[in-house]
Amino acid sequence: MKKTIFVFSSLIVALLALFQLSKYSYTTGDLSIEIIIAAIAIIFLCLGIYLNKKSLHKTTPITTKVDYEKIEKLGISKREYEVLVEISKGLSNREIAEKLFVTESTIKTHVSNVLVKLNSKRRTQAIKKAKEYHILTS
Amino acid sequence: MKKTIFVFSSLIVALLALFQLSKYSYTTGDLSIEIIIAAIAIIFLCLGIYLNKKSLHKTTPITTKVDYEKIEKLGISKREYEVLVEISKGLSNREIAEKLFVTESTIKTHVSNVLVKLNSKRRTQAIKKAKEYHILTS
DNA sequence: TTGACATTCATACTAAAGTACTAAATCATT
DNA sequence: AATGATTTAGTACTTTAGTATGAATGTCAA
Repeated sequence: MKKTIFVFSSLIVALLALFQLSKYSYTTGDLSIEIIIAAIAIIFLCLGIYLNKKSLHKTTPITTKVDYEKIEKLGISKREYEVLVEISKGLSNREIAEKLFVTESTIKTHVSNVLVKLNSKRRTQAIKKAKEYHILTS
Repeated sequence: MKKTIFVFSSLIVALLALFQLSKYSYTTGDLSIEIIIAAIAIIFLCLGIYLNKKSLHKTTPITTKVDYEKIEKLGISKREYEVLVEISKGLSNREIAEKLFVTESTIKTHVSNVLVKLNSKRRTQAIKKAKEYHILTS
């Protein structure tokens, strides 16, 4: 909000400056009106893009970020989270084991722990809940 | 892409028209330069907002809609899709069976068919692929 | 250094998921 | 009325997932 006010203020100043410049050039003929108009057009085009980007980011976050605090709150460890990520990619326990260079048995342990911590009965349910908690990017 | 070209073209025309108008007013003094500049500023502000909204919608659709054509393309039937939706909600075969008032055996058949059609080995992989295909809302 | 966790792995088991068929009833379409 | 696709359901089987339990190792802070 502070930034928006700042941007607006500085643009009003810039606009006034251009008005003065246009008046000055009107009398002296140093700068052509076309150039001034073009400059104003470009400035306001950029302003429109900037303002729109701001508002869109606020209403609908485009890049859904991972809520790491929530992961901690749920007591999910670093390794358990790694496993959860691989689960959401559709990998089997064996495939995850190969990817993380551990045995399938270890993965099973991690998966069981994750299921308890996400209060889920199945890995599919865990995926769904993890996305609801913003632990996984959908 | 066609729309973008059209919008750009029409705006270049509008810009040229304004240029001519500014020249006209310069000689006759009917319209003040300030008003013309203000008009240009407003037009390009709106243009910036419009273009940005367009581009953002294209790169990252805010309301992810279901691509029903893709479902057809993949040969997934109505019932199979229903099962797929329930899978993504984290339900087990038995739970899906109860929800859809059929036997678990039937659900297994549907699941198997969906897995083949989505070229997946597991239901978790099917969920991932379905979301990539915009068949399921993430 | 002792305790609390995290990570690893194992065994043994149960439950669920998935495959590969077969087959019958339904339903829309030509 | 015949055809093809859908939906349903079954059996028998293999594979994967998940539980329960115990135990070894490593880490890190109190």
